[in-house]
Amino acid sequence: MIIDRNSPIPQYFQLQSWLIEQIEQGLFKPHDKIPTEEEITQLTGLARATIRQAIQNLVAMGYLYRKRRLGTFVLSQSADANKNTMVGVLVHDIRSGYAPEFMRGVGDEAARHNFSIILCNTDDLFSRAEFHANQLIHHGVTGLIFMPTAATPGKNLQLIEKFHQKNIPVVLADREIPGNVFDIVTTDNFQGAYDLTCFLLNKGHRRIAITLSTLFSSERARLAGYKQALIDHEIEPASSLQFTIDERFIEKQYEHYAKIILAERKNYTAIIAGNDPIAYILYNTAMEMGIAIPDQLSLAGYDDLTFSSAHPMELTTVHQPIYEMGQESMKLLLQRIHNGAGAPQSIVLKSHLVERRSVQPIKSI
Amino acid sequence: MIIDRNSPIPQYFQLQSWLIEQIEQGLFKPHDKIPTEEEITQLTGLARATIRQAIQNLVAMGYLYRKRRLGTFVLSQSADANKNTMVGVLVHDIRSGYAPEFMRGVGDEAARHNFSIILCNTDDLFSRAEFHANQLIHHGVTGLIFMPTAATPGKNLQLIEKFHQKNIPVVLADREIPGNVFDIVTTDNFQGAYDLTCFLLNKGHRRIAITLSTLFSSERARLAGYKQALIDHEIEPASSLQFTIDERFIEKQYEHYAKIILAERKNYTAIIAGNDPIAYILYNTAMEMGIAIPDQLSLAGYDDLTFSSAHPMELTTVHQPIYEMGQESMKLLLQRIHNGAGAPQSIVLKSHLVERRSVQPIKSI
DNA sequence: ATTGTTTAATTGTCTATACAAATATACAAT
DNA sequence: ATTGTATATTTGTATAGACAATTAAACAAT
Repeated sequence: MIIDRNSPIPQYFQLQSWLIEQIEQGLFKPHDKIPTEEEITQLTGLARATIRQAIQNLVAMGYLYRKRRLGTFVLSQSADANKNTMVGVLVHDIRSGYAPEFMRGVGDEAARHNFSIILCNTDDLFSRAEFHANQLIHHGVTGLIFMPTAATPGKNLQLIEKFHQKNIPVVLADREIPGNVFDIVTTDNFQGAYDLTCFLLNKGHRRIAITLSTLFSSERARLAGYKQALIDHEIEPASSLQFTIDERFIEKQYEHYAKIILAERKNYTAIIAGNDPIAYILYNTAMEMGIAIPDQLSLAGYDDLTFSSAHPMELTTVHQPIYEMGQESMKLLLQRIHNGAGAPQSIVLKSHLVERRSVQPIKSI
Repeated sequence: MIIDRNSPIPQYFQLQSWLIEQIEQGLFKPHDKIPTEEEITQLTGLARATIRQAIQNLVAMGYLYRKRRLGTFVLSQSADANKNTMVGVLVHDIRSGYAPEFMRGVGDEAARHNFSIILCNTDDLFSRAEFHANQLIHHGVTGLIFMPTAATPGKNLQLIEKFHQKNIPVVLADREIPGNVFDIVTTDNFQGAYDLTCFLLNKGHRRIAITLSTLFSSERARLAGYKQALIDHEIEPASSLQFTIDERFIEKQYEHYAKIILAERKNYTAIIAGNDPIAYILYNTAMEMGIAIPDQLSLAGYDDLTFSSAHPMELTTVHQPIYEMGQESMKLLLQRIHNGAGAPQSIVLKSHLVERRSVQPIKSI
């Protein structure tokens, strides 16, 4: 029987559910005519008004359409057409670093599947991220790509939870949330920094400094790779050569810090910058201080931003496959959107060294 | 009387319209309780089922909400909540030139008004733009910010028409569509180039070359400004010093072209690049050819991209208020969304010269 | 102070019935 | 061949009435 008259579930609702089932199981196919109201009356014993209530709900939900004199029909893509093909992308600042390249990767992959992307700048502030999260949910996005903010893990989790509660899949990009496992696409920061450090060691450098921000998992992994490379070459990593900050990167402040770092340059022959923008600040500061790069000091970066290839310094750096990171993030997200949740996946993309001219070998070796 | 029983308009529909009117005129205010079904029965003489039909439609439309035992109430933002707060932004390539800065300006202004932006990369191809246009309309955006593609005016118009047919306002950014008047936000390219050329003239330069692409109105205006400045200084603009291309800007091709341009450098003492990226290509090519800038040749750009301030060349260029262009585009769009169409507005933002060190005065003067 | 019970108001569900409007189809008239 | 007309079918609109479920508020019991 289609209708259980003793059930507490309203009968119109039972009929509705039954009809949806028939459609989704393909028993009523797109453009098929479903039974007329009169026929359903006989099928179920319900009054016509009740049947109409059910049918009209389904029309509103996009399952059915009606034509006078002809009957009621199944809509082509049944409710799937109603499904949004928009995803949100929360980035730090579209202007900074590799964000444009990343967005382009996301955007291209999205377009290939007829999805659109909503761009949100968080300035790495939780409050902004939260604002945009609410907006995105209100817009009915079907997925989110999220670069965690510099806020505490708890706050980032809270934000993700908001989406998960609405069954909206989330893919993290670039940065992890410590102590938690989610779908994530990153580059191999540890290996990249390890390889870069080994490269410097092979060039004869023994006292290698590093400067970066420990705020993000990505840069922390680079620090770890740097240390491991030193240890594997039987060099004890000296904390005096690790110029780390645990704050947000702000250009003006870093210019000041760069002077302090370079003032101690007698203690090292090479320095690794946690990312390319920092490398450029170091370079400019070094120029001001009359330190020649690479003759007096070798400098390496990390990121290989697009304009790094155009810059006359010709920075030796680690190329991150940022476009691919965007693409893969979107691919993973689409998979979640279409196939539902599953065991969290972690995609790690390989980085590779780009040797240019900002590193010189130590001759005494 | 609320209901005209002789009208061919269904009575539930008449009631519906009446209720909407009350709400929109503010007679029923947000969170106000509207009369109960029983009361409306007495008010109108309609059967309760008819009244319910009207009310339930309004609930579906987002005008009302109901609470058992309590009554039916007006929703806070009545149907406005249903209104989408998404706008599309069609840019060339988010990675190139000032696009990130522009998007940020758009995004910040949008966020301030609780709007979100959908980012679309067109690669300056009409087919891509058309694809995204269809997507955006399908998503139900309430506005569009559009940087016209390099396609013919006709095709760009066709695209805009698509939005206008759906009553979706469109604001053009940066580039005009020749022979047509729309809402548009640009920078004063003519004046900027005029000022820049005057600056070079004041430094004693008389033979000033220029290289740019004539594909876009913005660069054509710069060319015009350059010519006018020369004429105003009683110098006949020589076509042999105008190295224009009418193709899309492609870095590799331009590197080749740069060599040809620089081979003729005996004919001029200064050169204006149509935009900063071209200036950097000229700079790098000049370096390769052993031409010292600014000692042997003065170079000026146009755009003042963010990394221009960090680049060691220290390019003298014209700063374009790109962030503001994004902001103003969004402001104008919001005005159209909220107040409807009107006489097309053209907002022209002032550019200003940024003097750095890539231009040297001619000593013989 | 908290918890349970009753009451009344209001919306929610459902039936039975009637006529209106639209429209595909068949057929007739021109 | 086109136009008009009738007909049957189906959804659309509308009514009257009944009972169910929910719940704010008042009241009672502990």
